[in-house]
Amino acid sequence: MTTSTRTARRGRPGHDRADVIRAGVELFNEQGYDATSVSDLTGRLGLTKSALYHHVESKEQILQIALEDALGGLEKALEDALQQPTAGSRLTAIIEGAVRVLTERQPQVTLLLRLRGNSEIETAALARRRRFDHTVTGLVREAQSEGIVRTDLDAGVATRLIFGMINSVVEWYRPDGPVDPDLLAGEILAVALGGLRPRA
Amino acid sequence: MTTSTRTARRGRPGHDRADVIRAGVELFNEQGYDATSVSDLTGRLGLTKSALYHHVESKEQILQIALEDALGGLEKALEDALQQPTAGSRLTAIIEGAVRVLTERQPQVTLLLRLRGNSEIETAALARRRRFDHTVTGLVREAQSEGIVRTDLDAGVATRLIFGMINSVVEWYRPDGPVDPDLLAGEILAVALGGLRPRA
DNA sequence: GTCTATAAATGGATAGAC
DNA sequence: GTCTATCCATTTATAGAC
Repeated sequence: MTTSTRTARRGRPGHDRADVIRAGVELFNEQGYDATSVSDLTGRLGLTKSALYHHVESKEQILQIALEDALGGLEKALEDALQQPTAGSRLTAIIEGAVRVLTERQPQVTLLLRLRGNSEIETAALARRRRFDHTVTGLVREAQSEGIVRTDLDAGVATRLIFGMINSVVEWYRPDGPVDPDLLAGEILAVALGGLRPRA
Repeated sequence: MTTSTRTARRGRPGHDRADVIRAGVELFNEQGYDATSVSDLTGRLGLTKSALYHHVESKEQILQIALEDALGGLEKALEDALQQPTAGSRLTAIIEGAVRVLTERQPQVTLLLRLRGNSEIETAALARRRRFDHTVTGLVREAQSEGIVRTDLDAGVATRLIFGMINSVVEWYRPDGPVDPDLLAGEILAVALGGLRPRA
């Protein structure tokens, strides 16, 4: 998925970088990045700190790689959505696309959404996220001027509410759970555009 | 608001417990609870660690007091909503009530929503929050069976989506910002029930 | 690829004087 | 109510052997 050599080392006991990153992201999501020590991580993996530092340069590098994965996915989804011909289809595409990225890369996106900006890496990621949000707000504003979205609501507020709904998915969605991701994308689109009230 | 003696000590330079808690909650929200050291907090307040520990027993006590404030407010709002006579008015009341608590106690609720369960205090607060969510899900299910809410959606998923939208308010709402809290409650209710699409 | 051992700094918290 | 000084556990990270 990320960069490591994809030769499945059968029978070999050793870990590789991908293992470390996977476990790290998992643990960061369970406990929070700052509450997770490198010892916690080595404990889960069953190796020592020195062995871990043989695979990654720092604890923060694990975060950085995950954030790149999350932001890359979201930016790609936005790029694709912008190819759509109409304001309505662009809006629909970015909502569906964002839900898809959120479910497919749930652990990485979760980290992104919980950032506080406590380091240069975090502030850089937050800046990219703001750029994404800003472009999406443009799509919503565009949809408003075409009469597709209600205008009694500021475009920024509308975007934040919709993405509040979308982003909250990372807090409860589980890939092996009962909720189908494709179905979920449709449900979120329906609730975002039509609300909870039954169709008239 | 919390417990401290409310005699405004004019002219006196010293801090009191309320100051410490206010500054602590503020800093926890900026940096995250775990990323915030007691030194960070004393630095902001302009006193030493010993002086700070004269006002509070521990770093975690600050968190605990804030969480009690947040949960108390939400539970009170739910209790009030349950007094309403119809399923529709109960659902409306808890949505409006939750938005009101979120805007009035934004810092405290923000802490609650970011908990990971890293201590007994955190897991206890998360249990209370789950109890709240569960009761609200009951209200949504009730509204579904009365035809007020669409039934092509699991009640749990619907609740999570709506509260995802509501809860996201803590991430951007500022009491001194341009968004009026009462207006916001109405907008969220309108989008939650009717969606982004303009009224037909 | 993993280990033992350790460095150097920072974490939360306390003792006791003023 | 605040201070200086300090304790001790834990933190991220490194050196160097196997």
